[in-house]
Amino acid sequence: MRRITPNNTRTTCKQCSIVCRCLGRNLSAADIEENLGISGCARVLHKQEHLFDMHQPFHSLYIIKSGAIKTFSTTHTGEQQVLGFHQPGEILGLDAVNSRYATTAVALTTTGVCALNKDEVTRAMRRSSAFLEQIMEHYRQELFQEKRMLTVLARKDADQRVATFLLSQIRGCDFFNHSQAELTLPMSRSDIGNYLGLAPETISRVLRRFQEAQLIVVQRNRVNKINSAGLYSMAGESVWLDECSCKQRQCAS
Amino acid sequence: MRRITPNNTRTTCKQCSIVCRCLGRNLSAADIEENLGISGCARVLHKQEHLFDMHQPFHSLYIIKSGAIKTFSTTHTGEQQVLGFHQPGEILGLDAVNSRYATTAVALTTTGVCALNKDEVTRAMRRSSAFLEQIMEHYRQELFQEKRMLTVLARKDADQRVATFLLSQIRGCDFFNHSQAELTLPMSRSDIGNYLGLAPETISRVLRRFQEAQLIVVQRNRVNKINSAGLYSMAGESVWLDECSCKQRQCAS
DNA sequence: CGTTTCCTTGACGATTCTCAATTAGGGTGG
DNA sequence: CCACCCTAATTGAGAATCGTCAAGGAAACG
Repeated sequence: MRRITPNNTRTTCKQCSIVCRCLGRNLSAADIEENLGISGCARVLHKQEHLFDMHQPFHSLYIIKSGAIKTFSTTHTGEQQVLGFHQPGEILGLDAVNSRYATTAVALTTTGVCALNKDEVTRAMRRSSAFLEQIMEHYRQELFQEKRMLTVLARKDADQRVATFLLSQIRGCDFFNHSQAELTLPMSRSDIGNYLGLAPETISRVLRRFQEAQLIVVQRNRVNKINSAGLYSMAGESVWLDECSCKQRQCAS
Repeated sequence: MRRITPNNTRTTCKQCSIVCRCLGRNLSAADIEENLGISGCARVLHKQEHLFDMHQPFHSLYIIKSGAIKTFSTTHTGEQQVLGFHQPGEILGLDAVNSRYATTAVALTTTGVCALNKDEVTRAMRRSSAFLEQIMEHYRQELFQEKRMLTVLARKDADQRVATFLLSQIRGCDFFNHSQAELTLPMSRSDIGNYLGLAPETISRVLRRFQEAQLIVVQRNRVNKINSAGLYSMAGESVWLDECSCKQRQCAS
C-alpha cells in the first residue's frame, strides 16, 4: 500500500463546499459538510497513489476537491477494467458492497480529497430524512448513469464512444467554468480504451480522425479547439443531455 | 397503455414471500411484506404487457412472483436498449430517477407481480433502520452488477458474452430448484443480442457453435443438456461467482 | 543526457455485422 | 384436424470495423 497523507490533520475542509458535479447532482458536498455538520479529513494523493483498494474494508467516503481519480476493478487473472473517471465534486465509496470497496480508486494526477467517516454519514442519514433522500437519489442517478454507459458499449461504434467520452469530460470541466475550448486528459490512451472497450491504438486513430474532421486539435494530453456541436452529432445520441440540463438547473438554484 | 389487471384486489399476497433472487440478495420480499407489514397488490401481466413505462411517474415497486420481465430504455431515435431480464423474486422500480421510472418493463410471458406503494416502502424505511440498510445494500449490489455488465461488454467476445448470459439465466432457475439440465429462454434472439451488444444472427451462430462443442442442446427457446462447467470456462472469468456463493449462503440461512 | 514510457502510425487479420434467402414454429381460421 | 400465414430463427456470403503486432517517435523522468 503506497499511501502518503501530507495533510492529514482533522479539520472541516471548507474547500469541499463546492457544488457537486452533475453525476452526484443533488447530493452536494455542501449538503454533507455544512448542513449536517459532518467534518471531513483533508488528504492529498500523488499521481498513481491509491485512495482505496477493491475488497478493502469500507471506512470512508471521499469527496474529490481537485485533480482526477480513476476507478477500476481487477479480474482474478489480474486484468483491470476501468469503470470511471472522476472529477472534483464527485463522491467516491458509496458503492461499497458488504462493507468492502467494490473498486480501486487511484489518482491520475495530484489530487485533493476530503474523507468522511462512514458512520458519521450514516448517523446524518438517520437524523435528516431529506439528506437520506438525497443519498438515495444519488444511488438512483448512479444506476441511471451505469445504464447509459451500458447503452454506449452495446450500441455505439468507436467514433461515437470516443465522442461521447470527450463530451463527458468537457462537461465536467465546464461545470467549473473552464473554457470549453480546451481540455486536459489526465488518463492514458490505454485507460480510455479500457474504459470504452477499445484498443488504445483505436483511441489514437479516432482522435486523429476527429482532428482531420476539424472537431478537435489534439496534442498528447491536451485537446483544444473543441467543436462541441460536432462532437455532439458524432456521438449519435444525446447521451449526456439530461445531465447537462440538470446541471443548468442546479447552477441556477 | 395496454394495461389489464385481472386480479387487482388489494391484498397481502403471501405468494410474494419468496426469498429474493440473488440479484437482490439481502433484500427479500419476506422482509418487505412480513416484517414491515407492507401489503402488496397482486397483478397479472399478459405477454408483452407493460408493467411501467420510462418517464412515467413512479408510484409503485414491483416484486416478480412468476414469469419473466424485460427492462429497456428507449433512445430519442426510438431504438430500444435492453437493460436486463428479471426473474421471480427480483424487485423492479427501485432505480426510478426524479420520481419517474428510468426504464420500461414488459412481460416476456404471463407474469405475476406484487405491487408495493412507494410511500409505504419509504415509511417502512424510516421505521426500521435495518430495512433501510437492506435497501441501501440493494442499491450497492445493483451498482456492482451493472459494473460487472460493463466489464462483460467492454472485454468479452461473442462466445464469452453468450456463455455468461446463459450462466446468469441458469442461476436464476437453479435458485428455484429447477433442473440445471434444462432452461427456457423467454426472450427472443433479438433481445439477447440487444442486451449483449451483438446481432441476433451472432446469437444464433454462437448457440449453434456451443451445441457443436457439446456445451448445450438448443431447440428454439429450450436449452437442454447444459454443461455448466464448460460454459463456465467458456465465459472466461468467474463473472457471477460472487453471486453464486452468496446464493448458497442465503439458502443455508 | 540517457532511459523509459507512452503515443502514433502502418499493415494485416480476425471477428462480427449486414444483407438476403431459407426454414421452422406457433397461431388462426376454415 | 389440417392448411395457411406470419413471425422468428437460421444459415450463408461478403464487407466493414476493430484488434493485433510491430516499428518509430516524442515527451517525461531521473
